[in-house]
Amino acid sequence: MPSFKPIRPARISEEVTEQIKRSILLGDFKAGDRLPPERSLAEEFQVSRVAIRDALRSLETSGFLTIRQGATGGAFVTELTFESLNNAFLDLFLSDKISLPELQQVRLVIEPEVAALAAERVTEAHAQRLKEALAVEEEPIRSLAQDIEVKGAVHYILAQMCGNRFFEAVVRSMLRLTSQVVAAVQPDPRTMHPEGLHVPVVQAVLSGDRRAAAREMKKHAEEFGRTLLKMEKAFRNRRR
Amino acid sequence: MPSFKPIRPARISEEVTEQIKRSILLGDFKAGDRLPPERSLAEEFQVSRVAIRDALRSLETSGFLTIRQGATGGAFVTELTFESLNNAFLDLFLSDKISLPELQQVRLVIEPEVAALAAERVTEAHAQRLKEALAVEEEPIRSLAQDIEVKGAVHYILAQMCGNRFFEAVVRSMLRLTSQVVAAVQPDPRTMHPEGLHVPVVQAVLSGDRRAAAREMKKHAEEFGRTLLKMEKAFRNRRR
DNA sequence: GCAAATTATTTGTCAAGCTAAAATATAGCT
DNA sequence: AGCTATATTTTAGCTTGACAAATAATTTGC
Repeated sequence: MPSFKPIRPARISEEVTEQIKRSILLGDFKAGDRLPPERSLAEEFQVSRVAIRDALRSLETSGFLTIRQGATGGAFVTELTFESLNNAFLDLFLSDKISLPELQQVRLVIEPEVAALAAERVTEAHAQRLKEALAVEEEPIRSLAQDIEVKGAVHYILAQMCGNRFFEAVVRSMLRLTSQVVAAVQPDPRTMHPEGLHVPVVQAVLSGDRRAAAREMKKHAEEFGRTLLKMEKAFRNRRR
Repeated sequence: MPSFKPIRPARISEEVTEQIKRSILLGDFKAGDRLPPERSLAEEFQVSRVAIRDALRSLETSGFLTIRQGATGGAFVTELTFESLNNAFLDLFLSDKISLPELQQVRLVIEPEVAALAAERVTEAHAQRLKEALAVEEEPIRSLAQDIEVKGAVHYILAQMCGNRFFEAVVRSMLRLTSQVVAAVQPDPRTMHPEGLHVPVVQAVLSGDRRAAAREMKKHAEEFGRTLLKMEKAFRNRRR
């Protein structure tokens, strides 16, 4: 019985890509390590530099490598981050493959759970950060961009607290998308800034009551969702 | 006041990438359209073919293009799919950036909601597919690979039914990850095959009762989660 | 009319060299 | 000695020009 291998990697560069990728996943190269220079790799793989470059470029766009020019440059293995997930997300949204209502549906399920988990794992340091974030929200608004950032902070901190990196990634992606929509639509700051927006949520989380935290976050998410959905049409029509 | 543009795209190829990407997102090229051949692009952008190729390769790995060789070949714009999300996911898992317990936590939140949504949107055609899937589950097991596929079917159908493409994508990603774990660990088929595994879930969904659907799915997910977590250690130690 | 051979078009790959970036070593000056 | 400018080294980025390979359309031969 033969092995029936090839089929897909008709391209040499893909074969190279997969070998390097496997090598990284198996731990032959760890985060921070530098791959041999292109020319050495070309020699080792017995292919041209172009094929190597294609492979490295591909691995760079999927987040496994960062490539730097210069004397101490080269292809460095990077700790894989959720950035690629994030980007995939943003692209899908920009191509209308995910809609704001769908996103809102997701948020409504995930954010309360995140708040609940955060309530279970709150520490003194976390509490401090949350209180600071609330304090900053009370300061006068300087610019829309800054306002967006400030408003996201609580969600961001809770996501970090929840201890689930997937949830954290999703929340971050959604924050980024939301920012983009808000920044594009440029709404009246006051509709975006009810006083004490996040106070009940934070209080519930700090009390350590997971049910209360989930309840308050759900309320908040529903409210903000209504605001956001109003912006959708404006956003879709904009198209710079 | 100057515009302060460049900063990031130090590379020509990235500049090309971004221009083409923007062009696609703005709808200048629609799914199915073919970009001009590399040589024409090179002329138009006034750069070499290699720079163009680097850009096209990058866009291919992020899922915007598929490139085919030959007379009617070229770089074709593709409808962006959730495949890239899927891949990002798998990579994160393989690099230990997401753990099985975390995944299980996510599943426990998402799958019940998916079932609930499915219950609200069930149609005759859906009902038919679900019943077929249940029937297939009752047939004798032929191979592990096939068993995995059969067991995933119900989840897959529900995900399609739920009408939220993000949820669908997440469920699909998790199915794929689960398959990989199960396939690697090669557990005893009988532990994987309690009779009528999905019957209560499907019944609840078909009854149109969203609360019942969510409840049954949660029960099922918790049960399967226990099985899966038992496999985790075996999976992490395997490392082919 | 059909099959085989040819041609055209396009990406894939190669080779060799030059440019640009970035760190390091060296030289020259005060 | 200490600083600054210059040169060197190492690396990826880019260019050019050529050929290979895949694929479809066209022509040729029968």
